[in-house]
Amino acid sequence: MSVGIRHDDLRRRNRAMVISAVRRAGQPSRTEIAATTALSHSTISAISSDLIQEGILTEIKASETVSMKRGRPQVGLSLNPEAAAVLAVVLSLNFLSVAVIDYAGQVVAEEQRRLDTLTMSRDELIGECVAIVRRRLEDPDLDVQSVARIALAIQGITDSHARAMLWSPITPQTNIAFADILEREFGIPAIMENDCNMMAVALRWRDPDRYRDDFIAILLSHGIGMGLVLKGELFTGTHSSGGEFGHMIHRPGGALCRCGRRGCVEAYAGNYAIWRNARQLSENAEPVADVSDAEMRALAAQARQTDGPEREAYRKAGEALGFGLGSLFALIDPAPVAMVGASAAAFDLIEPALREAIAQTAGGQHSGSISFDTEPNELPLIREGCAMRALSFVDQEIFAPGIQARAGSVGKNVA
Amino acid sequence: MSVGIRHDDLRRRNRAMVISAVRRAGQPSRTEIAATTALSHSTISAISSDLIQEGILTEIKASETVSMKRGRPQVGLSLNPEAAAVLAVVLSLNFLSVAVIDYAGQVVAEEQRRLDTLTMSRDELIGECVAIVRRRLEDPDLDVQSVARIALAIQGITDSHARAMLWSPITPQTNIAFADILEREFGIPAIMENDCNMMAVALRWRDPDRYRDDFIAILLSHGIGMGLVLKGELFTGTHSSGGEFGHMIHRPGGALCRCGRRGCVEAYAGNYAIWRNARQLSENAEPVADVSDAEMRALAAQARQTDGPEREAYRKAGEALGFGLGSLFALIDPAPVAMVGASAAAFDLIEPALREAIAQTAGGQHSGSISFDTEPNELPLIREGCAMRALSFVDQEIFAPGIQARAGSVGKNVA
DNA sequence: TCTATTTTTTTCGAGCCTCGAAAAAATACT
DNA sequence: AGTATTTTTTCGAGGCTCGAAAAAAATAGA
Repeated sequence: MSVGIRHDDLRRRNRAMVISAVRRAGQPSRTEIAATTALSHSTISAISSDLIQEGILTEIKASETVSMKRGRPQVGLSLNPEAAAVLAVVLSLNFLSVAVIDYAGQVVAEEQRRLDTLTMSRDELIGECVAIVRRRLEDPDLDVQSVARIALAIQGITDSHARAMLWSPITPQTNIAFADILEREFGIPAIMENDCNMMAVALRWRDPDRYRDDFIAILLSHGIGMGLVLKGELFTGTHSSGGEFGHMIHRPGGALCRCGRRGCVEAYAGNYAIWRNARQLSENAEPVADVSDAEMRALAAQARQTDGPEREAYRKAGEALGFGLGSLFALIDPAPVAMVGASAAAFDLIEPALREAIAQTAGGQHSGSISFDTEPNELPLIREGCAMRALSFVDQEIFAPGIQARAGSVGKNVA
Repeated sequence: MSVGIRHDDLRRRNRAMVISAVRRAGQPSRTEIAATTALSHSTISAISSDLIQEGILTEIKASETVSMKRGRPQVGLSLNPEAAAVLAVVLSLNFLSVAVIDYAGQVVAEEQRRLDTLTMSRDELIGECVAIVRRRLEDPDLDVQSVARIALAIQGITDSHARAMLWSPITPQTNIAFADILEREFGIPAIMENDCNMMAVALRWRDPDRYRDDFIAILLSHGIGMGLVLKGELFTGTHSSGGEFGHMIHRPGGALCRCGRRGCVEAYAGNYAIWRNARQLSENAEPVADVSDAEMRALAAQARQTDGPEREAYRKAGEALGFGLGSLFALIDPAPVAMVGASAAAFDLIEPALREAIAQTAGGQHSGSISFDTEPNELPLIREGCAMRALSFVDQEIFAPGIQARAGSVGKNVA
């Protein structure tokens, strides 16, 4: 049951408000913050002076701003990059990357590695993740003290508490509690997130005008993933990261899916499915482990050139995605969609059949208003989402409570 | 963007907390409220004495409780039934009902009417609703002053702001802003809700142990509806009431649905679909307008007796519901399900195929833990949900802000 | 150059709110 | 009747936000 609001919560919440206003706006003045938060100028003044004293915010040099206006010039506030740092780790098929991001959101260091995730043992997989994090933390340029959070995104299903990977297509291993492992290893709070959810988080930061309260990010890749934001909140399942759009049923008893079941959307629209149909193999043919981006590009080129099995394969993919989206729209109503991933570059081949299918569904009522955007490069998006998630945690959970709340009641405000 | 918390919000929220604790617990003592809200005894004491003085809560006579314990006996607090009243109006196929409910949740008056909703004009439909409400409000036994809210539930799609019916199977009319109409007519705040959503709200109140944070209520009736609670919140679409489970696509291009499209779950599992399949009509046959409960019972009886087309019809219904639920579970993960409505009495015929279908889907991973409950009578549930929704509004929007906030700053607390 | 004007930011006192401790109240036990 | 126990109220302290006024810092104009 929800809990009453205590008096100290008030300050904490309003501090969080101010911090997130600065994170969103970049360099807002105190007056602007007062306007967006609807708090009084006095309150904003008090809170921001605390935050500056604690080294969380900094004032922008007056000389850097040209006012052009009469009156006392506004002083911009910005996040102090040195206030903290976070690590964003992204684990996907045969690929592991880590980035160190400062409190202002800038990447200050990164490292990438190719792995053979499909054949690695459980311990090897964990070992690689731990090792890549350790190497970053041991970087002499980095003040390890300030690393406040590690966020790890993985292609696959995670649990709803953001602690563990439950299942993933990139490895036969299951139930790896990456968050707990990293936390134990380094003593830094860690979370484990689903890659598509992080894409959605990133899209919201990148283009808040288009991706605000309700939108869908679909990853078109070897498999099909989805990140969903509803009413401004990231949607997750009751037990897991949820939103397994790729495993909604398109045709009961239909094509064989990588997950072992039949008729999933992914079994028609995943790269392996497009490849399988383009090669005119049986729907029962075992899904191949990987199709290279180059090969997919060749398929798409061929499909654009002649009306052969390649074009039909993309048509089937569009149909599956369309009926899947139609069913999804029946539940949540239509919302803007971002198509992300290499196959988003072939969206021209997918879109006609997709729209035709949607038009045959309940969601198709507003099919005119449904708009698609494409973004072929998922990796930067996932990393960005990870970073923002970790930074938001630092904002809300570490800096918003304030020194006194964090340290118990060791000392009052610095005089 | 979210707004900062002001000082007066604090009291409002904590008052709301206390009121809802009393509504949930029935007759909690101040000590119990302090425990569930995590507020201090002093705060609870102050707030509850205000609420009693304002006539929102009442103390229970000490003589009515047997303490058996040492120490000062607890004094139970309860909602004052006379603090307010609400109207719950339910409009379904050929049927209109209204109930007057006091602030403590007891039905104090009701009226029901048979109508021919399918053939009525727009004005007739509106007129009947207005008239039935007017008759209740003109009841001399009722203190009209105290009617604080009207909640109207309809079988069909409503908009996400709870103002209007957008589309309904019970009438050819569309876009009727019932909430605005009633509000204008009687000067009482009104809301328009989806019937299945109200079922879900009611289930949560009836059995909070089973239906707490995540669950699904499915209406098996002429059509198929769903109410969904996720993370303790009623799920709605981005534009409409959403959750149109019945119009998720079961088989692309499949059986003709009442909505005019093809392959919807409802086109296999709605009463008209079961009837159509049992009569061995074509899947393209126009859905009949209504099948009587008696006729459905006869079909079910026949299906139980011999393995003929009737049994096959129920099997197909189960399969459609199963694959639909499977797709839903792919998105939200499994959750307890309540099957509501007359056809829930035939769930024994539906369940085997349903479970078999779910097992073939991504949601089937935990298929053992998926449990179904049946409740054949939807009407009381819908009315109960309506009433609770209206009462919650009174709690949160009228009583929580308090007299001074409501009346501007006309007077301070009564001395 | 100096003064008036404008806008931003800080300061200060007032008014609430919650909290903890202690007191008061109301019952059962001995 | 007196004591122990539990619930509820009272009271002062400490925080927080707010509005008004003051201070600060620039531009515009004379």
